[in-house]
Amino acid sequence: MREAPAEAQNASHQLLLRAAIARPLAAGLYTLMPLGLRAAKKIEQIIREEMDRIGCQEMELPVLTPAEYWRESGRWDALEPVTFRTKDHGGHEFMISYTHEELVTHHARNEILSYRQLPVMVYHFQSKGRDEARPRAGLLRAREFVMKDAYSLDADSDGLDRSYRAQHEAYARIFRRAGVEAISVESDTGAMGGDVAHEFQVLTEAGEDRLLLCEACDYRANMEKAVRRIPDAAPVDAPAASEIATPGTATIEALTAMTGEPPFAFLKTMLLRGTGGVVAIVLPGDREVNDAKVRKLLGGGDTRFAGGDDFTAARAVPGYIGPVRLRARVVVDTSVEPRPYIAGGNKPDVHLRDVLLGRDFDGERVDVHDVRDGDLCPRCGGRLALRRGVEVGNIFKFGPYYSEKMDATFLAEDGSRRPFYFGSYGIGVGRLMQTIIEINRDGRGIVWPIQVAPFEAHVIVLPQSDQEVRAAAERLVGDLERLGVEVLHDDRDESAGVKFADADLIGLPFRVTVSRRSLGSHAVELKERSGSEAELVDVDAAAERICGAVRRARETARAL
RNA sequence: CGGGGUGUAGCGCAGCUUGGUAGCGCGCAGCGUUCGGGACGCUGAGGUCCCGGGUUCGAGUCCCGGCACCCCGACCA
Repeated sequence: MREAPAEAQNASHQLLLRAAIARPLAAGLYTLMPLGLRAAKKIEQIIREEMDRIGCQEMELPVLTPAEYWRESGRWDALEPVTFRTKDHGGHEFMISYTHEELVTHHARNEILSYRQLPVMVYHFQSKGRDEARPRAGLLRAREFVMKDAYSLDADSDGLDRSYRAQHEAYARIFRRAGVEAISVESDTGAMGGDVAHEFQVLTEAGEDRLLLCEACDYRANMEKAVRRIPDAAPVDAPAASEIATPGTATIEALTAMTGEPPFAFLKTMLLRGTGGVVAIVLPGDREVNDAKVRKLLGGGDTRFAGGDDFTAARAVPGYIGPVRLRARVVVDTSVEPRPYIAGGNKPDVHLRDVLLGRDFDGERVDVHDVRDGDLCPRCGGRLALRRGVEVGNIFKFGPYYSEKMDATFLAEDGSRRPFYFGSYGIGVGRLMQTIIEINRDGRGIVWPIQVAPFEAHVIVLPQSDQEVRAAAERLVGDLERLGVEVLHDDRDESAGVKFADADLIGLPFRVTVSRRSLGSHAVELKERSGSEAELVDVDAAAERICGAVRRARETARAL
C-alpha cells in the first residue's frame, strides 16, 4: 500500500499493513499474510532452538479447553470477563485457552508420578484467546495471538530457581538473536502468589508499559511493582488541627486553586472497595495511587471506589473525606511525611489544617503509590527515569499454586506426596514480530534483520518486458535457490520506481537488481537494505557472490 | 467500563453547515507510448454513501435508535 489505512497509528502498525505482513479481520484479530507468516516462522524457529538448547521439549496442547480444569483452579469464574467461551452440541463448556497452566498441570499429575522423572520443561506454540478490554496497535495487543508458552516442573523451589535461571538466559539469547534489545525488569506477580517475575521489555515509545530504570545501577521495574527510596524527613510540629471552610472544593485541584497551597500540602484519601472489604488509602496530594499495589493489598480481584453506604459507615463525605476520626481500615502510604497536612474534614465543605500523622490519625504504613520520573532508586539512591516499553516476554515462578489447587503431586524420595513447583514462561510471537519492525525501520520501510526476514534476497527485474533481462534474472533466481538462498522474485511488470519503493518497504536484507543497464556491463547490482552503497557484481559470479554475502550475514546474526 | 473521534469505490479523502439523485487523488482493467526511484495519454470498470427507523415530493446531507472501527484513560475523593 502506498498510504497507510487511517486506523494505523504508530509506525510499526502502518508498516505491518503497508508491507502486507498482516491484514485486519476484526478488532484485535489479524490474518498473517505470506510475508508475515514467513517472518513469524523464523521467529518461532529461533525460540525453538533456544528452548531445545536448555532441554525444554516441544509439544502441543489444544486451543479449545474444557471447563472442568479451569474450575479446579478457580479460574473459570475469575477469567470470565477476559475470555472467549463456547459449548459443544452436548452442552459441555469450553474456553478458548487464555493460557495453559491448568492443562499442563493436569498432564503432569497423570504423567509424572515420581521425583525420579523431574525436572521437566515443556513448551508449545499455540493460539491464545483474550477478550482484551482494549486491543491496540495491530499485533502489539491482539485478541488472538500465538504464544510460545513454556512450563517448568520441579520437585522444590531450588529446582524451580534453576529452571527459571535457564529460561531467563534463554530469553536473553532469543531476543538478542531476534534483533531487539530486551531488558528484563521486575514485574508484579499478580494474584498467583510467589514473588519473582520478570518481564522482557523492549524500550520504545510505542509500548504501553511504563518502566522505571535507574540511571546509576541496574534497578529496573515495571511501574506496577516499582518502589522508591523515600528520603528521611525531619518531623515538623504543628498547632492543634483546626477546621477551615472550603465550600465547593472536592478535588486537590480545586483546593490548590482556592488556597494557593501546592498539591503536596494536602492529603488525599480514597475510599476503595475490594474483595477484602473497604479500605481508606491516604497519600500526599501530589501522588497517585498504584492500582496493582492496592489490588494486592486487598487480596486480588477488582477494586473500585466505595459507594454511598460505605461513606456513611465510615462517617465520611465524598469530596471531604480525611483520615481523622475515620471509621474505616486506614492505609497510610509510605509517602506521607511527619509534617502537617491539610486533609478532608469528613463534613461537607470543611477541611482540617495542621493534621499530623501519629497525633491526629494513624494507620497501616504501606507503599501504594506510583513511582514517578525523577524519584530515587530504592537500591542506590540514583535517579529513576520513566520509560515506555513493549513486553515481549515474561517469566514467572508461581511455585505450587496450581499444583495445590489441582492436587498435582508426585512421590518424593522420602515417600511423601509433594506438589510440583511450577514456572511459566511466555513470548508473544506476533507482538515480538511487530516490535522487531518498530525497532528496525527507516523512513522508507522495514529493515529486517536477516535472521527474521521473510526472505533473504529481493530480486528486481528491470524491465520485466525485456526477454534477455528476464531470462538472466530467472537464471540468477534459480541459482540462488539452488544455493539455499531464500529469494523473493519481483517479476511484476511495474516501473523501476514502484519496484524499488516496494523493495524498501518490504525491507529484505539484500536487493539484487537485474537490469538492461547492469547487464550492459555484464553485471547485476547488489545492495544491502541497511546500507546506502550498491555494488556491481559480474553476472557469472553473481549467485556465488550473493550467496556468500547472505551466508556472512546469517553467521553474523547467529553469533549474536 | 468511561471519554473523544470516525464510518462515502480496494486505499487516502471531499461532499453534509444551506436536502435536488455522488466526486477527487491513488490503485484496478484495456490499448498505445514509456522503462533505474512510486511514468504519460486515451478509454473503462467499480458505490446497499455502516445498518434500521423517521421527517420530506425528494435524505450521503436533517432527526431518533443501533452497530462497527480507531484513539485516550484505566478510574481519584
